[in-house]
Amino acid sequence: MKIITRFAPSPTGYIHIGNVRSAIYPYLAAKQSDGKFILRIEDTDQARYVEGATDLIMDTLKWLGLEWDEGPEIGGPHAPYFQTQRKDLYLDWAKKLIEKGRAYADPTDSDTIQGYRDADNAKKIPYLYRNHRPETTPDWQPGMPIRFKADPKPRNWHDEVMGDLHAGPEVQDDIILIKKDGLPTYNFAHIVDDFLMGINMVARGVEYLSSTPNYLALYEAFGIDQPLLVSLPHILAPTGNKKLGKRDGAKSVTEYRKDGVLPEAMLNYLACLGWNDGTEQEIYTKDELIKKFSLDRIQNSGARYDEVKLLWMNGQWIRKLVDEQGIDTFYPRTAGFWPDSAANFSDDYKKQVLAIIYDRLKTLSDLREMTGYFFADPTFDTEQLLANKFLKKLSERELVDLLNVSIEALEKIADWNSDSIKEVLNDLLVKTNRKPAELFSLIRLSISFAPFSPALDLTLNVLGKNVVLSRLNRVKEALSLDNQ
RNA sequence: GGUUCCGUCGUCUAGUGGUCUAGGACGUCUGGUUCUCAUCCAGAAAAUCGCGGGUUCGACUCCCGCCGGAAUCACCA
Repeated sequence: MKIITRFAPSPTGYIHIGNVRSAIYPYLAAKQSDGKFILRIEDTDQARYVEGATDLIMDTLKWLGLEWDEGPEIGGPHAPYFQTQRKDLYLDWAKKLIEKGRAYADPTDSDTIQGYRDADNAKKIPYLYRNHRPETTPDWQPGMPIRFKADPKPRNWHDEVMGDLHAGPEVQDDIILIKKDGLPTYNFAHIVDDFLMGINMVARGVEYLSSTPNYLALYEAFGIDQPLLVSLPHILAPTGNKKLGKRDGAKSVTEYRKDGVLPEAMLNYLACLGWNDGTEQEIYTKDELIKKFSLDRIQNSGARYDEVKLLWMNGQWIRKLVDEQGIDTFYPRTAGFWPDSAANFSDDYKKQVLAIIYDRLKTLSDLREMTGYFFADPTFDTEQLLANKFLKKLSERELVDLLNVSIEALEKIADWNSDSIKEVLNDLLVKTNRKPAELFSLIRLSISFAPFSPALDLTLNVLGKNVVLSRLNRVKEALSLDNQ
C-alpha cells in the first residue's frame, strides 16, 4: 500500500527535537512505499500564531532532508495547504453534519458552560458536555460554535505502534467543530483535510490517544474510512519523566546546525531514538532508513534524549563522510566554522588542516577551538611549556640544546613532507637519546602551545618549514633569555 | 478523581516459552596505537528483566493482581 501521509505542524514556534519525530517517521513510511509526504500548516489558532514560524518549520524540514511532495511553496492538487485558507470548507462539512442530525449550533454562552463544569466537579461526576446538550438548538449563524453530537459507545481500534486499543463511552463528548471565530478546531479540521487530501496514515504524539475515540466517531458520522493510526511516544527530557519541551531548553533542530551538527547525524539519531530494525546497526543513511523502517518496530514507551550520544554519532558521520567522499567534497560544509584568524588562508591550506584533524571532531564547531595555531602564532607561554609533565624533568639548558639540534636537523630537510619529517624526527630520537615523550612534547608544544594536536609529522608538514622553524627559534630565544 | 498508555544495564535498545549464566550501542573505567587530544583496537564494571502470585517440565517472554511513571479530561494543537 502506498502511504499517503502528512506532517501537520501548528505555526506556534520552531520545531524542536522533542517533536520532529512526528515528521521523520511519516516521511520514512511514505518514501518507503513510494507514497506521498504532505506538509500542511494548521494555523487555526489565531492566539498562538507566531509570525515566521512556518518558515522556521520549512527550514528545519529542508535541512533534515525531509522534502515534502505537496504543501507550501510547491503547491499540489489539494491546495491550499494552510488551514486558514480552507476556512469555508470546514463550515460546509460541519453543515453536512448538522443536516444529518450529527451536529448542532450551540447557543450556550461560556459562563453557563463553566457553570456546568463546576457543578459536575462539585458532584464529583465526570464533566461531559453532552449531559448538558441543549434541548432545542437554533439555526447556525456566524459567531456561534458548532458542536458534534456524540454517539458514545465502546470503541476498539488498532494503532500501528500501540497495538489493539479500547476506550469506553465516557471519553466521547460533544466536541467543538467550528469555533466562535468561524475557524475549525484541530479535532475537526484534520479529519476533513486528511480525507480530502487522501491521507491514509496519521502519525502524531501519544497525547492524541485519548481523543482518538472522538475522531473515530467523526469518521463514522461522515462514513469515511479511518486511516492507519500511529501514536508516537514522547521524547523525554534528560532529567525527570516529562516529555522534552521548550521549557527544558529543548533546542530547535536547526540550532544544532549552528553548533556544527550534520543533518545526517541528526536524522540518524532521532530516527533511532525509539526505533531500530532489530539488528545491531547504529549508523544509517537516509536511504537505509527509508529501506529498513517499519512502523511496528517503533518503541511504545518514551525515550530519553541523550545529547552525548548525538554528538558521538555526529563524530561518526563526519568521519564516514570524509572517508567515503573525500576532503574536497566535505570541505564546503565547514564554511563558517573556522576561527576568525583563518579568514585569509586559502581553501587548499584549510583542506590540509581539515584532513589531519577531522577524525577528532565531534562537531564542526570544534574546528574553532582546535585549529587556531594553524592560522596564527600561538601565545608563547614558556611557563606552560616548563610545567609539562615530561618537560619539567629537563633543565632549561637541556631544552635549549634539544631545540637547537632539532632546528638544525629540520632546517636541512630539502623536500618538506610528512615522510621526510618523520625520518628526521626518528633520527633525532636516536641522536639525542631522548624519549619520544620528551622530544616530541617539546616540539609539539613549541609550535602549538595547544593542549592537543594531530600527529607531529603531519602537523609540522601542514604548518610548513618556515613557520615551524620560526616558532622553534622563538621558543629557544625565550628560554635562553630566561636562562641569563 | 475518571479514562488510557507505558515499565530489560545510568541512557537508547535486542529479546515473541528452552540457544539468556540476558546481546549490542552511548557513557564510565583499564590497556594498546613512538608525545598530547581524539580516532581506532582489545578488555572490564554495569540489568535479581518494576513487585507478587499463577499457568508450564521450563517465563524477560503467557494470565491475574499490585506498584510506579506518563498522557488526557479546552471554542490549544
